[in-house]
Amino acid sequence: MPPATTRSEPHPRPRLSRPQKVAEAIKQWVMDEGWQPGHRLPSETDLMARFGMAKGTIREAIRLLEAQGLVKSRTGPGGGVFVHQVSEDRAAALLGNYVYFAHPSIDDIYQLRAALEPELAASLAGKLSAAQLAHLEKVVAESAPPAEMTEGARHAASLRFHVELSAFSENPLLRFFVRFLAELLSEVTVARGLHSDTNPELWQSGLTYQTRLIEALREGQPAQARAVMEAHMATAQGLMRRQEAAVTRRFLSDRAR
Amino acid sequence: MPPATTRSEPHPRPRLSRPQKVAEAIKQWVMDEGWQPGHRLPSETDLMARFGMAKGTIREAIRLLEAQGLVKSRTGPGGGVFVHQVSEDRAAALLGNYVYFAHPSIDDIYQLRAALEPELAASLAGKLSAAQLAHLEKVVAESAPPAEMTEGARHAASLRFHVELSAFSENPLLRFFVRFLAELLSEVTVARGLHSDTNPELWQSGLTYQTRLIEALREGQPAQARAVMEAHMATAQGLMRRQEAAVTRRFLSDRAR
DNA sequence: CCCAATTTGTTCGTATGTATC
DNA sequence: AGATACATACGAACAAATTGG
Repeated sequence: MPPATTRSEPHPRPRLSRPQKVAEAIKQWVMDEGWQPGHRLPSETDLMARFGMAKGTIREAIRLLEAQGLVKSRTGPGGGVFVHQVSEDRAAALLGNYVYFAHPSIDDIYQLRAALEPELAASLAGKLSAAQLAHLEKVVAESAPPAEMTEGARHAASLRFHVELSAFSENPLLRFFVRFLAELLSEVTVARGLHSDTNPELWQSGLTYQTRLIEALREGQPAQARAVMEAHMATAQGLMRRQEAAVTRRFLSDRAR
Repeated sequence: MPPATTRSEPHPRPRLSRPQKVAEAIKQWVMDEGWQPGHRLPSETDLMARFGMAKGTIREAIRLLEAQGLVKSRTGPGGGVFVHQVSEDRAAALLGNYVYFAHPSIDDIYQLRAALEPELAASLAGKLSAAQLAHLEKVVAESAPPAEMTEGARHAASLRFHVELSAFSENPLLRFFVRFLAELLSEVTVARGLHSDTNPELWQSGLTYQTRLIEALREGQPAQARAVMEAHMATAQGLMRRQEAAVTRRFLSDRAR
């Protein structure tokens, strides 16, 4: 028989605060009713009555949901609290908080990019419109201007190619992860001032890889596209690998609207 | 010259509420000071004085940070608001909110798993201790008991193998993504009741793959481990592909503490 | 066991800001 | 311009939880 204590739970169950309970209840309520982005929740006054709690408590609950990007408030008549689709930017910022403490190395980031970017490239081969391909070529061209660009600007331009490419994927998860990793890599290198000593080779080789990749995408050759991206990743990873492993990072700034 | 309007910002800048401003300021403060998990922030009273705002406003700001998993509050003497490391679970729950609206298909999830799980397997070959290998074998054994298991239980057990395996990775990002995708897949299949018609073949083949994988890991053969996992993923993806593409999902429940 | 101190948690009343009609 | 309907913010008080004496 169990000991004669009153605790029935092995884990003492964190005992949620009232705002936490209300936030969970509202979240569940939204799911149960199947409310979509744009739907207006009851007013604060209504929520006070429904939950039998004071305004402050209700407001704190709404802040909990707001921080997760799930709701948005507007003042004035016709205003209120509205269900809101969690944006990619918001999700990236929240995930960035986790990464801040996980402090991955440059190599850790490239290990994932090397696995995902080639898959992205292969899956897009033959799927892009002429306009989309032209857009990619424009991005490449813009990253190779006269020469008065700073190293950081070139790096940012190169990053942009990967971000724009990911945006064309039909797979929302692949889109999100590839973009997140590219921007994370950029942040990490900038935060440590590593992009200045990644010699121009990286940037130069990146341009030729990107050009060849666009060609493979246009021709509809998945294997070729995958191979080019794999080589691109391997080259970049090799050039970056000189840097030490442990990384201290900054919070991703909240670029969510 | 720019037009003679007063607006200097192209984007009207969402004008942050006071709690949002305070939350951002505290976040920046923590980063600037380099405060680590466990560090105590000033008391609510102190913060009221510092920011010149009312108690309610300060508390709402703290809720914004709490929802992100960045701080934790305790009452009583020695209590207060403490910097808190964002847990994997919390990060997964927050990312789950994004995925809820992105509603990826089963195929979308497998596309990522097929790219990441083999990389995970390869990177762990020859790196696991005897105890870790034994643990994996135990997990496999527990997922193949008499026969009175329900289909759902078998599915959960199979999932557990992938989660436990990911936990051994030194790469925090790979660890997080692989686990997130495995649990997401499980949620999606359960939510749609798809695991009942994924015939026992899947479960049976999974067992043999897992056994062969453990062997490759023990022998220290990355290529072999990668190949086994690739075949495992391809098989599972093929059996799942019969299901339709679009998927409606639930919020990941907050399993964060 | 109780009591006191400390800190977050919660309530209520009131006033202000903002957007719509 | 004014009335209306909302969220936003303030201030004072009280409640609950935790720690230590």
